[in-house]
Amino acid sequence: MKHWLMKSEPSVFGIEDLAKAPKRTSGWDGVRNYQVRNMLRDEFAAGDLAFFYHSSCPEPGIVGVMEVVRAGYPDGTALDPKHPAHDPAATRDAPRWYQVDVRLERRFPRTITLDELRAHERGALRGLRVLQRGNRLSITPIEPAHWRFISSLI
DNA sequence: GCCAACGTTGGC
DNA sequence: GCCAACGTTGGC
Repeated sequence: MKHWLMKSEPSVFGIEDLAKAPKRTSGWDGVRNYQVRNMLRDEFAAGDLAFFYHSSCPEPGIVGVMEVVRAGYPDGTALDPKHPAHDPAATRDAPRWYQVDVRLERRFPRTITLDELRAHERGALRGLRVLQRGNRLSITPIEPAHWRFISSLI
């Protein structure tokens, strides 16, 4: 079982939206970065756990835990001409982009802020991708020790 | 709104 | 294959 950190802008899709979704489950779609695409397509498995991270907002940080309930499959938004993430180069036979489905497992009573994570940058959270300069991936793998430590902050 | 740090595109 | 121009991400 792998662990992940998945970023989303709450003004677009936040943890509240996931909490309100049927069965607290939603597709994680719209990813248009090849490195992240490869993770979604090849590495995600049902049963994996992921932190939900709010980005580009007043209080960036981790707000809850999700379980992956469906491994990678073609991202339908790429085929939808009306969708903002539509990709004219994607076809049903050559989908190009992938998504997974996630279910909200736990909503934290507070945000584990980026500042709080950064306070352990040179200690328990050394090497955490989301703290590294220039990291622009919307999904990153999390080492089990980092996962445990971050979980213990709540 | 600014800007650093990327990734992508396309001409050559 | 190189690389300049452009677009995007995301914290501040």
